[in-house]
Amino acid sequence: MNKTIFKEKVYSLTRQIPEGKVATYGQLARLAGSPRAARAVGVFMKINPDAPNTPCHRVVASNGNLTGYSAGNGITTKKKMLIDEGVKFKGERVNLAASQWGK
DNA sequence: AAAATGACGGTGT
DNA sequence: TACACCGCCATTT
Repeated sequence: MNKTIFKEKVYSLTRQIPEGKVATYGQLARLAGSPRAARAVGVFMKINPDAPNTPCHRVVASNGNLTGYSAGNGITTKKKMLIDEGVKFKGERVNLAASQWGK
């Protein structure tokens, strides 16, 4: 129940991330109501029941490092996809200073 | 009900 | 900057 809204909230927020922008797990967790539930958020992304509707690839770690993603070539594909959307990268990491959502 | 799992975050070295 | 350790939360088995 109460926990369920958190989950839905996370998915909802993920869907609201605009192209060219990325959000961190901790950020989504914070917006969902639990600033420390970044870990749980990661689990939700892994489950990702709404994959085609939930751009989980726009969610990165707080330090901008690309984690997870088990599609295509993994992080490589994810990175490429983000770059294609306009997200700025710094080597293997996202330039959060310029592409973090809501910032 | 308890234990294990995981696509994290922060701090220290 | 890179690596290691601990702490956090929600879900599933």
